Amino acid sequence: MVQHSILETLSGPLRKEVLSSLQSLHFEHGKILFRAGDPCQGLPLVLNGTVKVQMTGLSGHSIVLYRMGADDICTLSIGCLMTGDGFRAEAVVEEDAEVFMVPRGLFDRLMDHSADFRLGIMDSYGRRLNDLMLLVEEVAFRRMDERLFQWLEARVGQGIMTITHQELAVELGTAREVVSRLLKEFERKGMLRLARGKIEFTSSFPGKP
Amino acid sequence: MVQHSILETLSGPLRKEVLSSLQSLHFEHGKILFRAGDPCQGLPLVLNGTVKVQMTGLSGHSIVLYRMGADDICTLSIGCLMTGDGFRAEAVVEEDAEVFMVPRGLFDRLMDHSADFRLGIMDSYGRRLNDLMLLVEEVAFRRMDERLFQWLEARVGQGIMTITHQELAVELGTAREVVSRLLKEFERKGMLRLARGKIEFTSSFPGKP
DNA sequence: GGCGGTTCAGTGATAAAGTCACACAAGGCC
DNA sequence: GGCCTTGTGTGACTTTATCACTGAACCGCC
Repeated sequence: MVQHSILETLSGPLRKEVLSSLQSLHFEHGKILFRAGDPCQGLPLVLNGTVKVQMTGLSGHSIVLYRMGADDICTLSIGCLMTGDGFRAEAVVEEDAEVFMVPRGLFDRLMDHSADFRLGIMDSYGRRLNDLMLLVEEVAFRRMDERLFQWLEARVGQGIMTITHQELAVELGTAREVVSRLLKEFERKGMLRLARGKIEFTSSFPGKP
Repeated sequence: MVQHSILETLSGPLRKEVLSSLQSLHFEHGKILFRAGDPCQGLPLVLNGTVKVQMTGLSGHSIVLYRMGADDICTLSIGCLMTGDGFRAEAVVEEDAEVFMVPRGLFDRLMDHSADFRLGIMDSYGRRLNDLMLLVEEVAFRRMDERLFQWLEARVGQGIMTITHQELAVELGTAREVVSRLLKEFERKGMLRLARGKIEFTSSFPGKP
């Protein structure tokens, strides 16, 4: 069973070789895949779970740049793999993840042998670039209350969320106090109820089932 | 004479073929290489001059994402070239530029034939990703007066600069009024003198020759 | 040269967001 | 219960963004 769609771009024998030479690594919630400054060990192919990539400024504040999920490629690693430079960001496992680590030599061979593999890599790069461009625009120009609202809206789910204000602040790249005050404002408007480490959405929260 | 270093990664015959099939296009100052929404015509290789890439938010505000100079590759185009999606950003020529436009088919062949060409493309992608990550961090966490100061510092040059406050605001992704007030403050401190469309650095501006 | 239109810059008032300092509450653990 | 850690609330103040103007500098034209 092929476990990552980019491997389906490979010819039969090559795919077989890859699958037999790689074993999937398991990472648990909270585990750090790589930190800022780490050298790159290989190209991670995410089979399942989710991993967030975030960076920390000189000020000590952090911001989440993007997330990877099933079938994603950690494109950021390719640059480091090529140049040998260390990572600028760090990757933290959110939901337990399984990952194939493709070493440099094998990566070069795959790029050499399969046009479709190359296409998959380019596609992933393009998407990441787009994500980051949109993030720049969001951080530079959008209001924090809207951004917080939309972040929550996209994750309303079952109506209760377990997250701290500090974690939300890192998601949006702002300060904890700002998140606290905005959430309090939302609570005053009756959109949600706050409790320590939890947010409960009321039926008046748009998007709540 | 080979005019872009990435073409040096190609074998003799292939390089010769590329050089004979491509002719360099000339773009003058102010010319738009592409706009948001445009489909991608090919991969631009910048031979000389400078081109800035910027995007405009829903609010109508713009921010410069990065610049390209001699020997740069417009990596952003690759994604659009592959997926057929339109650009999210626009590219504006600053100093008159000459550009090779590599069409999709030829790009695929070059990727196929040369490992070093692939390396050059990947390297360019990696750098762009890094640039954008740093920009996110800067926009999210750094103070505007520092950012403006550093932008100026990096371009002190001959001591006089021709730029409007509005253009500076787009460079930094902020509002014109903010730039005006900060510059006025710098002037009060004696670091520079302001005139319509010009900034003159005094000898007390750090970095001035 | 004077006139009218356009582009740039300056500024006050106000709102949003970030910073600093600290109080206090909830929960875990002896 | 008492103690410690972590998470939240809030006041005071600074920085940045937004809105609404004013007026100055420059351009082209007669």
